[in-house]
Amino acid sequence: MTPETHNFFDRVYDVVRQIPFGKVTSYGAIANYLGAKRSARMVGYAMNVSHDKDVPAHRVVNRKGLLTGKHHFEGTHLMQQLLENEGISIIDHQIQNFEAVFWDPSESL
DNA sequence: TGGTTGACGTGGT
DNA sequence: GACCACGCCAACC
Repeated sequence: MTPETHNFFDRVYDVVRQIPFGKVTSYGAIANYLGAKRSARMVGYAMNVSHDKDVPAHRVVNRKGLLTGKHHFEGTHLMQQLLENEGISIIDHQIQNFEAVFWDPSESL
């Protein structure tokens, strides 16, 4: 059923799954790649439903490199631990050297 | 059917 | 440089 063009959400999931190991991206970057950069909030909303999907939502942060969505994860610091497990340094919910680990789908895809 | 929401982003103060 | 206010736009109730 051509899941790529089905829902905006599925498209977001597809992009998030393509995020390389040890890299992160922002909601706006994903939305921008989908041609709906004005709908960055929708990307975050999609993550909220990504529970049933195999989507590494922990690799998606806001433009500031802040783990804003960590509160929605199961554990308190699960999101941070997952990122640290990939070699990303996080201090006070903020990704250190954010530009170095930032992955822009618009430039990589 | 319509109004509120929200894991955001940008711009202005 | 930090804080505040507005805008967007699809999903949810």
